[in-house]
Amino acid sequence: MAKDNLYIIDGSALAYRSYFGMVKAGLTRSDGFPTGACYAFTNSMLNLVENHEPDHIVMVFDASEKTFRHEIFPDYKATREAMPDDLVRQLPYLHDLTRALNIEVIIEPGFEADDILGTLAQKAKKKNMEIFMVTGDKDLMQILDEDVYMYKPGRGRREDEIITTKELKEKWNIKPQQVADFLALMGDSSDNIPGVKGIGEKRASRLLNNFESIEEIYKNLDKIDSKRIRNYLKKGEEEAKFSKKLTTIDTDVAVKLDLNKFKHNKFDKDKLIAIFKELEFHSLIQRFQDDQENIRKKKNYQAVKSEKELDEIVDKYANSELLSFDLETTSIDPMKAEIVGIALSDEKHTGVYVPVDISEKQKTLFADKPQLSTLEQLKPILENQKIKKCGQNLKYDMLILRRYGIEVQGLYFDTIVAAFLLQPDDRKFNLGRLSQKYLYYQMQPIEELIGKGKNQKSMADVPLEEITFYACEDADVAFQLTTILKEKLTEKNLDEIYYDIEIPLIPVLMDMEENGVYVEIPYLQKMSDEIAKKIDSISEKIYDEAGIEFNVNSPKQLSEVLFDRLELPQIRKRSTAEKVLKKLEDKSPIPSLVLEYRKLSKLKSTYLDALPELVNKRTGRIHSSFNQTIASTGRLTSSSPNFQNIPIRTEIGKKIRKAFKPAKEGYKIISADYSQIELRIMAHLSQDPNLVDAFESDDVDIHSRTAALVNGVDEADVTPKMRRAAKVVNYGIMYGAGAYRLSNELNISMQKARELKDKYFETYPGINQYILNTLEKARENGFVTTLAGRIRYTHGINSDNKNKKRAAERTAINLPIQGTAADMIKIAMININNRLNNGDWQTMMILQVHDELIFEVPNQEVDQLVAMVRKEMEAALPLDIPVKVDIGIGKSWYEAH
DNA sequence: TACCAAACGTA
DNA sequence: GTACGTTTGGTAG
Repeated sequence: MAKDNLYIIDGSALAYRSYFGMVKAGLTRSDGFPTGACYAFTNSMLNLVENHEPDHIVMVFDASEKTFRHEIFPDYKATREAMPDDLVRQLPYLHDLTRALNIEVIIEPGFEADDILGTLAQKAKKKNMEIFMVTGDKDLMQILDEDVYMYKPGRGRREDEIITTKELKEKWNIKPQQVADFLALMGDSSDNIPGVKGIGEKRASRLLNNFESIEEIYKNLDKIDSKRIRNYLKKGEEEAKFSKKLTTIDTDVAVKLDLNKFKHNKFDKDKLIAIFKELEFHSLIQRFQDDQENIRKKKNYQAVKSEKELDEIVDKYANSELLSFDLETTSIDPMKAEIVGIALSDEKHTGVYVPVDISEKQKTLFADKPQLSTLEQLKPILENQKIKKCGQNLKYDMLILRRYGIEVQGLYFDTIVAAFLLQPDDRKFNLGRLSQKYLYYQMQPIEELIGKGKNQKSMADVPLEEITFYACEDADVAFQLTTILKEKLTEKNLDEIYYDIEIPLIPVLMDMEENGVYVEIPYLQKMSDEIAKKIDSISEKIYDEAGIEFNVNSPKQLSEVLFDRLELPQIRKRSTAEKVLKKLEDKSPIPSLVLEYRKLSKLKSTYLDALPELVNKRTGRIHSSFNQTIASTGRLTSSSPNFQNIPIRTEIGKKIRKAFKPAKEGYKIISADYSQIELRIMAHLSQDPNLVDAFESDDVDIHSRTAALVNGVDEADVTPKMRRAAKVVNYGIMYGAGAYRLSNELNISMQKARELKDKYFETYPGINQYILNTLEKARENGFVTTLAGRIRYTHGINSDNKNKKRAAERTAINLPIQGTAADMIKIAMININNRLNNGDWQTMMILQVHDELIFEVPNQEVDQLVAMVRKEMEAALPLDIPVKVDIGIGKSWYEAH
């Protein structure tokens, strides 16, 4: 019969390994609590237990107190750094996790894990067991024996390693009982064990082969041939004998080998899951929760296959209180996508899939009435205000339905928007992740349906059976998420920003996206041709100067030309960034030419050539996407194309804006932008008397005012240079800039920059106070908020890492300002859009650029619109100081701005 | 094919 | 110093 085995694990060593292995990943809980060590530790233990199925298992930890080795040698392990704080905080969890795995935890004050481990191993030897010491500590090799092994779990790509007496012999050519002598002779820098100077691995091994032990060596010193080694040994005698005391494992610790307690039983699943939930280990929760297959079997997903069935579900959902829906379509572009089918769910684990486009593969289902429009039948439900609607990213689905003549009513809950508000710093909010995170349920990946890459199929080609499960799962999961996320929003006081701002904003964004923007393509093409010529002539000049043709767009090739061929000085490594090239301008004509080249080719490729490609064939306009769930501060972002970075700073770039004009004669472009909104918000938040006072007066130039106050001169005497500096400081402070940045930006010394900053805070003492208050809140609560109650977590604000801490501080300072501005314009957009839709307007709102709204307006509505927009924007989110809106009217965006 | 860094456009 | 998106070249798979 095979022997029973016993695994004794050095928990402290595993904790360290787990910690350092994960430190780079920076895994934390959503409140910033570090969890990397817990995660790696758990996975290691699960692997160990599942791969080896131990009969008995126990884990030992170092106690935090000093050990007997410190008593005899105060410098023992003195070179070791203290355990990192982030690991110390995780230790209690590691103990709990181990216990939840049903593994006994042993901590014995005064002894190291090694000694306990050694003692247990020795005792177990007598029980005729197979013993595995799970540790990497070489000291413990002295315990090795016929049935005693050392087991080093592999790290990364390294294989697991089992060390037996054989491996010990091969490695150092010594026996286990010589390990303490061996280590004592050669010393161990990691434990700060002195050893004998001059004796290393090779010599120690040879000596012990000849003399068995340190004691024997010293009895027989005269038998050693080499005079040098003899001298080393003589000199190091005290250290040798002393070191041996440190390297000898104490196998006499008062610890009981209680095999009953060590017997390995099943994990305590409930306890494990509870800890995993606390640590937010979603994938692990899933692994232990219910079998995923079991959950899938619970699902009741049905496809509608006949007119009768369709009638039935129409009746059923007409009584739903909350209905989740999800479209399956042929494109991710809502202005182009065709509907393939729609899934509905109003109850956990259920769903109905209704095929819409009756394609080849599906037409048999409605063989009786192939022309039947299933969407028509669903329209009354979708348009019923009383049936509350939920789903994931409904802006997309609703936009498509609108194209099919269905105006969804009763929009109530969008899971993607809710998840974003809960944790705006998260990168991805796709349904699969939300399901994993909040439901601990692994959805079927879409790749299993349509593949990926170039061989990706269209949804329209997926067999009904498969698409039914996939589509219903989407609707079902969104339904379940609604319940959970709804509660979490309330818990975090996010109801107001969610139900009053973000949800009502969805139809506004739909309108804007649907409206799109008219862009005069021939104009852009003409400009593109002209710029192409310029680019050609510049690159010719560059090749001439360089004496070689190369790809100017390639920073790598460019740096070869600049730094190898021309041997220009390398300012920041081999960087070719604008700043670096500026500094090299007087050394060669190439840097200026490259800068000009880059500007022009960026303009050409990003705008002049890209925009024409994006014109929708059906509408003749460009429909950008306005994303609500990307920017952590609550700003919108715009993509395909990004309409929020159309050039304005350079004249040539600005000309692109001439192409943005009304589609028809008799219209104008109107731009309405908040004047210095972020500074005003800072004034409101800080209540700084001087800043408030400045904004109270109607026609203030805040940068001039700042310059006057900081420099102690009249506003009339402020020079352009002074104003420029004041502007840099005004903005810099809002972003949390330090003196270093100011000195760089303004080309002044650090000393001067510091003085400038001090002067600024003297002028506006309330701002400094605002910063201090905000940081204190951030440190205490772990998050900061905007005026409308949006939150952002401030991870890292208490970090030991200074860079991390400062970065967290800057985002904390900025969020209430940038985020409140975002709240404000969103409210304005909602109110303006309501007016436009409820009144008799032809005007279209077409763009938002953070603090600016753009409209396409028939001439006869211009005056009314200007008044309405100004009023709504200024009143959207009242501050203690006036909010001012500047309005421009013109034939194009160029003229209106 | 998928992803990253560098560069550069905006508020 | 905050917040983004797109293009490009280069590399890893």
